Amino acid sequence: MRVLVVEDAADVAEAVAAALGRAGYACDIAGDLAAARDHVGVQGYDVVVLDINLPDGDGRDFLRSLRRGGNRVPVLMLTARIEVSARVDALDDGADDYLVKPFDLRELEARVRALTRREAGRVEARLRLGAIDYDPSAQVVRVGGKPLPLTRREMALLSLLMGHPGHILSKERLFDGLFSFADSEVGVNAVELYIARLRKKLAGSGAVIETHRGLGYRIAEGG
Amino acid sequence: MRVLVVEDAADVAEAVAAALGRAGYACDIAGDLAAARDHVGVQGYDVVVLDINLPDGDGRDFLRSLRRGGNRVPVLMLTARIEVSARVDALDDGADDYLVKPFDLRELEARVRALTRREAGRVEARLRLGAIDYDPSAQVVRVGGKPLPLTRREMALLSLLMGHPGHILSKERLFDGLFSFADSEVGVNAVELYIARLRKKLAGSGAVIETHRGLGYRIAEGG
DNA sequence: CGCGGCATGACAGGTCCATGACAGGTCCGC
DNA sequence: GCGGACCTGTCATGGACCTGTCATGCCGCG
Repeated sequence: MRVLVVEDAADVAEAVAAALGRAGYACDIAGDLAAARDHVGVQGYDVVVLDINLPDGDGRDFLRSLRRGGNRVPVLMLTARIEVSARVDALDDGADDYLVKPFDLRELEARVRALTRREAGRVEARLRLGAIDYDPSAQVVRVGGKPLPLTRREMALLSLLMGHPGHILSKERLFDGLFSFADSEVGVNAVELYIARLRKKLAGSGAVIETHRGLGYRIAEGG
Repeated sequence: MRVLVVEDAADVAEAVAAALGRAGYACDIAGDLAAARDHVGVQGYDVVVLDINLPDGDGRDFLRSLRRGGNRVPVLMLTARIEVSARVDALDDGADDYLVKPFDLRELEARVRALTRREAGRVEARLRLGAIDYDPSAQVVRVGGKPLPLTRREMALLSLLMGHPGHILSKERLFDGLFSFADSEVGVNAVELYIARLRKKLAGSGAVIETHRGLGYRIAEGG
């Protein structure tokens, strides 16, 4: 899962990216609208966290231009407390949710999670497959009720796979969901590595990660 | 647990902060509404103790603007005896409890404790896990019935962990609950230190503090 | 049987964490 | 106020674990 954070206050942006990073999201940061446009043009995102006040314009303009361009990526607006009326506008302009600054990082995390969930058409917070039970909010994976220790990357990879059960996800797609621009020098081989590690840990879980040569990977039931 | 004390009489504010500090709360003090707004903007609180008469406005206005902004932090209002009618208003405005000045510090402490407990959805005053029995009001921890001497910080940390059983609490979250702005220069490493000390004292208590690399800590039974 | 894509063990570097030793401060009794 | 016990937080060191690269060998498909 990949998130773009558009926020000019560097400390806030970093804090948000760090929190989402802990939650397994790959985060890019854009400090102004120009950078945001560049990012969105090059990379697909699962969620955009968008501040309203930016040095080179209004976040709502960016949002409107996104929507006009047909981009339906879920957008979470950040509004200052004073901008009460702006919130309504934001929703009218196509934002999917908003959060009033200052906000609690846990709440932001929860809302981003809700947006990605809604996008996937799910209502249930937990994901299940075979004996695997994955709780994104608690960052816990259980196999047959027993917690399975996974590292952050392993968890992120599992989350991507389980979020599209039965679908084949290309290696590039997985790569984009796992690594942000900040991890620029990472090789594509890293995905294969984590697939291997995840397979080892998921042995005997009632689910397998199938390889589809030249296409990608797919998680499915069956031991 | 973190508390914001909004009160312009410095001596009262200090007394309140000292009392709550002894009880293991990390306390910040705001002398007026402007300072209170700044604090709430930067830091999440578990409880706000709010005086009505402040040099730059009415505490109830602050409370209303908090609620309008979606902030549901439990608020304990402090009212002078004369402001009888104001109390009703306060509750209408979204306060969770009120206390008439002058008040006994122990009563304030008890009410703050009640608010944090209610927030956590607990009814029972005591917390238990394994052989650990923690009584916040008495500030006593027993292991298998035998009192276990803990320092203030150790107790505060245990309280945070036991207040969210099964959940992983990030180091930053624990840090925010342990230290107030007055302890500004404290390093994040201090949390690790107290985790180590607490672990040592809790050895053989039927509970363990697990480390979740990059995520935080979690208390659980077993061990 | 040859090739490209994939799997996987081994390794190096880095990050995060654990913990002992120490110094300053606080609190308390005297 | 004085001394000592204890609490507090810093630092530094060592260790555990995570991460990604490399190299080697496998597999499947032509």
